[in-house]
Amino acid sequence: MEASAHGGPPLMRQINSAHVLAALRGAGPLSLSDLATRTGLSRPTVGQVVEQLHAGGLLAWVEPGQDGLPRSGRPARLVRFRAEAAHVVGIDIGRHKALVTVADLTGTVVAEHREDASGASSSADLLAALRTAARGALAQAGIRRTDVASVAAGTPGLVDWPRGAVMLAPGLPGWKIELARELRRSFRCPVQVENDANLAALAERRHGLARDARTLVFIYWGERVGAGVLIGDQLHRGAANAAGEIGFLALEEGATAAPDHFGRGPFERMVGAEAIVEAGRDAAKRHGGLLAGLGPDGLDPRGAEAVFAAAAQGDLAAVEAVHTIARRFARGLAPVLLVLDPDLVVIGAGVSRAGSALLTAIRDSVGPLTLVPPRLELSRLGDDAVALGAVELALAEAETRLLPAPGYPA
Amino acid sequence: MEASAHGGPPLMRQINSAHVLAALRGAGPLSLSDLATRTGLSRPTVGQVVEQLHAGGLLAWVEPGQDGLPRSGRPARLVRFRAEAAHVVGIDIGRHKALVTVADLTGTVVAEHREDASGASSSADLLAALRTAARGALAQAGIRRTDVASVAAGTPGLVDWPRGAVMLAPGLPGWKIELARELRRSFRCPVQVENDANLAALAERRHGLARDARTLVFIYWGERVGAGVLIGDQLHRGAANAAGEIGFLALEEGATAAPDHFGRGPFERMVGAEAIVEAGRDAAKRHGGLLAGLGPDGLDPRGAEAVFAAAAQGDLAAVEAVHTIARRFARGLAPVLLVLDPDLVVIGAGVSRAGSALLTAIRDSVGPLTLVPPRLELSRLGDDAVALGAVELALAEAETRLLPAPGYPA
DNA sequence: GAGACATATGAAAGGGTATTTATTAAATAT
DNA sequence: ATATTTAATAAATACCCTTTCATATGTCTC
Repeated sequence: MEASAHGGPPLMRQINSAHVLAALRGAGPLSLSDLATRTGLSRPTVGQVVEQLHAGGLLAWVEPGQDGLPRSGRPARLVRFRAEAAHVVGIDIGRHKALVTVADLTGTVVAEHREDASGASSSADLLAALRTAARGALAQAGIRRTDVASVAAGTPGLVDWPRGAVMLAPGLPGWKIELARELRRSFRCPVQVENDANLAALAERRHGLARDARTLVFIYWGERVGAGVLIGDQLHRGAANAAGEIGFLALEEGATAAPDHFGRGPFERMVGAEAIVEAGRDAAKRHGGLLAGLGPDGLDPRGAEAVFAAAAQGDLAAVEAVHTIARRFARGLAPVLLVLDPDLVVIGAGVSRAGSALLTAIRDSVGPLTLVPPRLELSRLGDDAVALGAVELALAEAETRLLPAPGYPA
Repeated sequence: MEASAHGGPPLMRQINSAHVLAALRGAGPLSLSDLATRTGLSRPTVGQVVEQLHAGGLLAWVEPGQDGLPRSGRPARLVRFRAEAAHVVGIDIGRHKALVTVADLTGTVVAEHREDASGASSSADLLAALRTAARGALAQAGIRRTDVASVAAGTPGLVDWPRGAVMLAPGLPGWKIELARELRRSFRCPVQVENDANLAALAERRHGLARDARTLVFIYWGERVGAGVLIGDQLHRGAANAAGEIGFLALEEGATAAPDHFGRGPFERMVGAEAIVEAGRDAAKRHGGLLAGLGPDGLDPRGAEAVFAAAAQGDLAAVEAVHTIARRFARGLAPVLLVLDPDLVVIGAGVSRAGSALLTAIRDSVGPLTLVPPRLELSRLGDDAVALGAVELALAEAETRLLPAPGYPA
């Protein structure tokens, strides 16, 4: 007895409820007549659906109020989506921090708590920071843990979705844990764990420039490099949840994908934050300039920012370094473009603060390597991308359960 | 007024009709009770649906006949899908041939006509061969052009889907035409034109080893090299219908994607049929052996077959050539695997006859270049893959129109 | 300020679908 | 020949959507 798509008239009601809900969540408060024209349903039907959803707590009546143009005729009752009917939690847990975001059912962030974890040396430390951040965010939002409808978390590394175990997380020592199980001990609701680049792609689709892109590639470019692939409205995870792992591209003849001691792949070693600093230092040796003092503490991602900042000021060495990095990056980006032909490529994480100089350099370098020049942009979501994407994933999960299930009450 | 998914009870009927039809097309003749249990619908509902579909000509009653085990109880009436209710046409048009396939609504091929076009020097010649092949196939199938429900054609090059114009077809001089418009002059039904590698991927999903693969990459490997990407049940075409154009991968440092005088990309020049012959000739120069007499007429794809055949016999030079080609191919395959992480990669077209030696050599070479070893197979569909895929595409289109549309008769 | 107009709401009727339950029909097994 | 088993038919019930008509409640005009 599968819960297939067939069924009686109640299925009809569920479909139409979803339509009404979608129309209402997109726009602000609407009258029943507005809803009728927007959904294509008849007014009586909309009335019934709204009544049902109202009883379920998903809708609320709102006083007309003189909020708009005074129309003639009997004023309509307005109904709005009760975004506060439930909340979801989006988590971004990385090497240095734990970020917990609480959002309502429209995806609006209502609370956020960032916990620094640069001192963490074990997964237990990291989990402790996560718990602190979660407590803080929930308190700020004024809700209890049991009120959370769905949770999603983003983490670096390969994740066994949907099980939620971190299979391979180079860079985080001891982070090979059953993260989902840990989270389920705190939350009494569905928990998902995903690769961070994938989640950032989701966020970009919702908040960023990718709203009308059918195929979107988000490239997480910081210390590590990875890609999230979004096709239609669906994340492309691949057979082993390893899709988009371009950090392990081995472009040089004779190179292999084997990770180094820090767990980084060959492409990450070529264009990651450390490589950017290295390129800057290298160019400064020849040309001098602002980057001459760039010390060996280049592991700090802010070192890369210094290179981009100097390039923006016209420093010769820095400009050369940026071009070197852009050329290398283009060689890894080109295969992605040829294989997927995406509508848009968004570059995020640390390097997203690089500015337009890097972007144009990449465009120049990648142009001759592809058939059609791609749309290429820098993310504007900053450090929140992963957590916002986690909210999106949790939201999508919650929505599948919020609609009243079809079936005869008898 | 969009023809959205909402609607009244008639939509319900359409959904359930589709379920009944699917169940019936998958298995042989079934009784109404069988259909009820398989679809989860009630028997009376199935009765109504079947009656309606029968009136539409899509179903036929079949005499019980002593075809099975004698069951007790009243014998059930059996109903079957009328595959002969309509026919679709799948076309493979390439540089040297025109292949037209006629299939019924289950996708079973009922006629096939291959027209040699090695002497064709213009698009007019090629179209003439196509028309001859089409006439022959339709005559063999015993149907008229006006009886065809849907047509799909596969061609090399970039295709502007869904418009059906060939935008860029290096290798076929003068083939930059509005192929779909040409075909529409012959057929009074929907016509689709697609990239040949994409269609071969569809065929592999239906007939080949990929039936349970969620993500499938078909690699067309002959004189030209291209990939078709199938995700879920959907072709991934990309923003400019340029997805999978891996023939233009520029792997060497300093190389560009620019096509040569024959319109071939850099990766095609490295591993295409001609490169295989070249590698064989090169190795024979050093080692001698069976390939010593390999003349300069290496443009013939059968030259590549000679290399593989010699390698199968243990010829030293040929084995070395195969390994050289496998190493090069692996370098282009690895990015595809890292980006998409497919369940299965199928290698088709000319090289699919290479045998297992090439396959294991590729596996060995690509292993160190990826994170998870891929499933890699040779196609077993031979020359029919593209035409069979075209049938699949035409079928999918036809099916959307065969179901009785919902809506009140009033 | 009273009436006309415009829009929203509500109730009732009509048609379409699906399910459950009961009844009848047609085979085989005892 | 009767019982059993399974299939088809029919009736009853419930749900859903739409159309149509009547009613309510504002604004605008005179």
